[in-house]
Amino acid sequence: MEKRVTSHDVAELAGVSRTTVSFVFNDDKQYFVRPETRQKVREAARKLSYYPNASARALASKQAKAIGLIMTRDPHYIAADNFLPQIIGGLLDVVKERQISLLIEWVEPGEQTHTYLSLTQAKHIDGMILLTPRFDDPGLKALEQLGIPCVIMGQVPGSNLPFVDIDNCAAAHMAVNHLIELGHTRIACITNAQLSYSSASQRLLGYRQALVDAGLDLDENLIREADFDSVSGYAAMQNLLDSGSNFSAVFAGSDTVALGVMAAIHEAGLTIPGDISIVGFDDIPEAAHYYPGLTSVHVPANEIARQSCRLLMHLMKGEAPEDTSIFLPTALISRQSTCEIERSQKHRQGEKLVHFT
Amino acid sequence: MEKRVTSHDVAELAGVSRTTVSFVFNDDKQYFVRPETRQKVREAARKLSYYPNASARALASKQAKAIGLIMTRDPHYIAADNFLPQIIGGLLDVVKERQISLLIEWVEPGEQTHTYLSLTQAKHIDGMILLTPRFDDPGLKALEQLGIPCVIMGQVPGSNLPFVDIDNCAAAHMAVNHLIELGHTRIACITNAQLSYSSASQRLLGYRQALVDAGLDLDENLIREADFDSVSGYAAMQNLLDSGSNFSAVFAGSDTVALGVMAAIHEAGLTIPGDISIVGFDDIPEAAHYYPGLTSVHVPANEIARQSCRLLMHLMKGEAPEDTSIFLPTALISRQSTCEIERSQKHRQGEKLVHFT
DNA sequence: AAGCTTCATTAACACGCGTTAATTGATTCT
DNA sequence: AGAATCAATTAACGCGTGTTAATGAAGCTT
Repeated sequence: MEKRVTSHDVAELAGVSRTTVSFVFNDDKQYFVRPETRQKVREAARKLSYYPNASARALASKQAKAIGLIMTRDPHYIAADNFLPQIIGGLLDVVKERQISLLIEWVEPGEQTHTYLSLTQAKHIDGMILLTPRFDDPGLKALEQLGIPCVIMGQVPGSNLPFVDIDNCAAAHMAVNHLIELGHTRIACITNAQLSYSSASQRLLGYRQALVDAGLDLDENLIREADFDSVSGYAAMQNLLDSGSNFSAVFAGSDTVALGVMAAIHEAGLTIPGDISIVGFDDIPEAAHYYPGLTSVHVPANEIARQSCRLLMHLMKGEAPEDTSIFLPTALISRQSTCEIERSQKHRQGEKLVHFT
Repeated sequence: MEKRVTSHDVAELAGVSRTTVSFVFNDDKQYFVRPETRQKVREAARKLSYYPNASARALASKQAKAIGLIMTRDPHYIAADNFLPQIIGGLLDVVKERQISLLIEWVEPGEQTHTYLSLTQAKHIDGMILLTPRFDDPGLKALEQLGIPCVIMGQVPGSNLPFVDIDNCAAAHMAVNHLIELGHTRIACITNAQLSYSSASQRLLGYRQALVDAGLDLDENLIREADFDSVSGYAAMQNLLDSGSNFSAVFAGSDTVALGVMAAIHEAGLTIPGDISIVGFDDIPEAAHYYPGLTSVHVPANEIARQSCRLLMHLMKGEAPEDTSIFLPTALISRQSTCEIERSQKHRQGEKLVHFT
């Protein structure tokens, strides 16, 4: 094990003190180092290929220069999350330019409080971004009380922690309303996840409100829960089709789930949108290339990540930003998976509806 | 800013020395602490909610207890990588159980050497996993020379660094051969990325060899380069279709690219596999639900991640494992996107082929 | 009772850096 | 010329922990 190069070595070679080296490397405007001295130090550092030790620096400065992205899902579901790459991409963008590192952590259910505290109190990280925590996350109160810099991607009702999110309910409302405007009256819903995830329950709420606002029946038999991946969407749709319920459109809580839903529809010998229209949610990059092109609610994933990150940095500096809860806009992207309900189908549905009135 | 709880505080409350506290928390078998003392310390720590400071620990022990996942792609492409979640899921699995943190870093082209060295020399991390570096990565030699613990996911010809990968060439050969066995003779290839990424060039090589081994013509006009995302696959396929070249099957370098390819085929009014058969690569979880179900080469992404991680941990312990280059098996998963070439098409192709012989 | 061994604990130093207050040297002011 | 100002640098302390060598305490042998 060869000896490590320390700031002491650099100082010696440059003929200055260790303090000066430190000043140069943190280029603090408050302290004045002569340009030529600065130059000498820089050169010595380069010659020795000196890299300031991160741990020592963190220890002395009490700043880890790192933030954490914390996920509360099983690795199994993480692996199925097509949203994640966009999030990470956005975070890396911001973090990189500020010379901060990004830590990724997965917390086991039941371990939230411990994990959150050990990460921040141990100063592994200066702040954290919580990716879609669940309703019942017990660690959130602890974070709130201790005033730990923290931003939630998503929302948790009852928590006052800063967050960045879209208006899931309104966006779902818009998506379902699109189907209604196309003439659909019997619309099914497959959630994106269990309802303990707030995004899932909010989107379901938007679905319900859209139907109610349009004066349509709310048939609980047309609702199924999926579980993040397309396999669960596929299963949910199969179950729904097997149930013999009557519907001409589906609102899926995520594009990944929608993909499974579409596969089940195809497999049943039905066509999209001829027999069944479908709207997804997220508008992941692949949605446009699904078959047929998936109408979806565009969620600015990259922007959510960037804004979360920026907000977190403000909090870490101790600044209390004016807006501690940020809502980002969504938009409905209409593609080929939705169309006006066909006359024939309307008719068929009309007949069926007799059973329900 | 409230005072931090240190091991000193715990020692005081427990009525022991700081050293003893340290022994308890690292439960080192070498040192014997009486069970009752141990108990006292644990309780005191709990009462004060003590969390050992990570930086101080890293500084003193010279171990960061962290590894890094380093990516050499632009955030833009990272966002399009449906493979990434599986990789991260696998890594998290392994690091979690060993109490190690996972750092994610993106390195700018040209900054490789600097980034690699600053991350490891600064002891931000103890070791690193390089995700699909490029051929010409100049930082690899530095890593090799300095003996920094490091595992490559993928392969870089000319580098002796340990790696975990699949046999891309053989797998591609298998995929293309599947098409050949189905009777296809004019097979196009759309790579998964630029050829400076070794996986792309190796898969292309496998494609070429399969054709040659079968005694088929190698038409360079049937090869296009895509660039990670489905958009690039779509564009490449459009370009290929516009060129008027004749082919009855496509080998796509990744499933994500394949999705774009399929979209272009559908848009051209052709059917899959009726008019064109297609094979993908990676077998991401969604591939089964694409329309039609995508025949693909299954890559054990999760296992690649886990093995890389384990290998890295061995290297970090200074152990030199017997196998420093691990190849994992692949398998062709046959779905609905491939079928025997139709008689009519064979005929048509036969006619066309006259032009080429 | 003195010496030896084993077990449990501790004092003291090291890790590499940030930061404050103090020091030096040069310059300007009275 | 001496005092006062300012720019540039440094000595010295602290951050919270790991770890080694040393210290006690207790049991055993002779």
